[in-house]
Amino acid sequence: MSRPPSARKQRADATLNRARIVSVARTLFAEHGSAVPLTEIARAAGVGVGTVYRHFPTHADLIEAAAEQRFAEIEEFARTECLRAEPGEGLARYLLHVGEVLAADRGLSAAIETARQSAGSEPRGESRGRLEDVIGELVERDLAAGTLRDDCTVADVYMIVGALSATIGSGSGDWRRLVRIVLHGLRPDAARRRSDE
Amino acid sequence: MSRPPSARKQRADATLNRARIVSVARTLFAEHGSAVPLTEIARAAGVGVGTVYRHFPTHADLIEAAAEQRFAEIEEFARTECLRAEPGEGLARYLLHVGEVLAADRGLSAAIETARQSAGSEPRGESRGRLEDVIGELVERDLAAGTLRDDCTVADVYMIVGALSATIGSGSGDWRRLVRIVLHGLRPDAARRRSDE
DNA sequence: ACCTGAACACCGTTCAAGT
DNA sequence: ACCTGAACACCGTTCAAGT
Repeated sequence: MSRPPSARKQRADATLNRARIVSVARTLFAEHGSAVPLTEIARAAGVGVGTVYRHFPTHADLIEAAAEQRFAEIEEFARTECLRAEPGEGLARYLLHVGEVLAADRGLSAAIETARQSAGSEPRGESRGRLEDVIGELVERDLAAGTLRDDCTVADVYMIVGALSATIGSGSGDWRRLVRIVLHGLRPDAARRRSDE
Repeated sequence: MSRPPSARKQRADATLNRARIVSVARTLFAEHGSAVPLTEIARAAGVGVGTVYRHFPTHADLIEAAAEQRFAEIEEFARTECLRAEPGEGLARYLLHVGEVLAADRGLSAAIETARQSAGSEPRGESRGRLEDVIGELVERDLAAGTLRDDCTVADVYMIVGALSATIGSGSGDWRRLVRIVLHGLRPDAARRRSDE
């Protein structure tokens, strides 16, 4: 489902190995963070190191692949829970949920950070693109409900998620409080409600 | 000035070497981030690797020592510029200034992150303690001026600086905008002005 | 076409020998 | 008391040999 058409003719063992590597990486990253030695992943997956490199040339590729599923899950949540929530509550629900997921999966923070690096240039995983669309809808919905200041953008949400990820990763501080503060900061200011250029 | 009384009898060359190492580390960290090989620092300082380890047993110790001066500078700024600013503008000035410094010194983010790790347990550098005091005054002053919600605390400021540090370090996103959003989020909400609890 | 794992490079850390 | 740098350990990455 994920393979581009040009690379269709894969050998059966190759496909299986790839799946095994991703599966193992997902577990180990979630538990110990994304700094797990590649050798360990290879051993746990029952393949040689070279095989890991063949499928995932750079470290970031593997991290990305391991995170794909989480992003798909988050997208699903955003569609079913956030887009159908009380008008104006979508973003709040979204940020709190992302926080929960980040807190439960230490490897995901790394995926978010490496995604940052290649911002705009690479096509990235496919879940990512769809997720971006949903976030766009989310923002527009809350804008219409009047709970967001009118200059709020998808880029803001990405920046905030990055900040949130770092806060959770560092383990200190009450990240839920940060979410509350930021959400409050994104509300329209009663004072400048109608002027605005 | 920084040495504890018990370790007074240091040999002249040891003191000099220590100073050289810190000086070199400061430059290299600022330029390339804190991931610079220790071998390179040793070479640039004109000492053997063993000497670096003798003075700074852990990597975090060196990062901390290199950052000390910056923290002192930030403290100075906080005292002269923020504590004497327009009432209610102290924290805003502080966060913007810290952002500038972080943007100009790539190594400082690492110092802030490692400071996080050992939060509460270790005595840390001396500038750190004094800085914490100033931030406390800053918060109280803005609270009195009515520009901060009454549950705002020094811990909030630390969490925010951490988030800011990560955002700047990742290089993507408009960190000044994040500061603006957060500051807005820390303003007292007109609606819940007196009830509370 | 794909896999394996030994080989190489690099960096962190220690420690015996030197002053 | 302190310094040096070779030695060891560990991990990332490549590539010749195998199926």
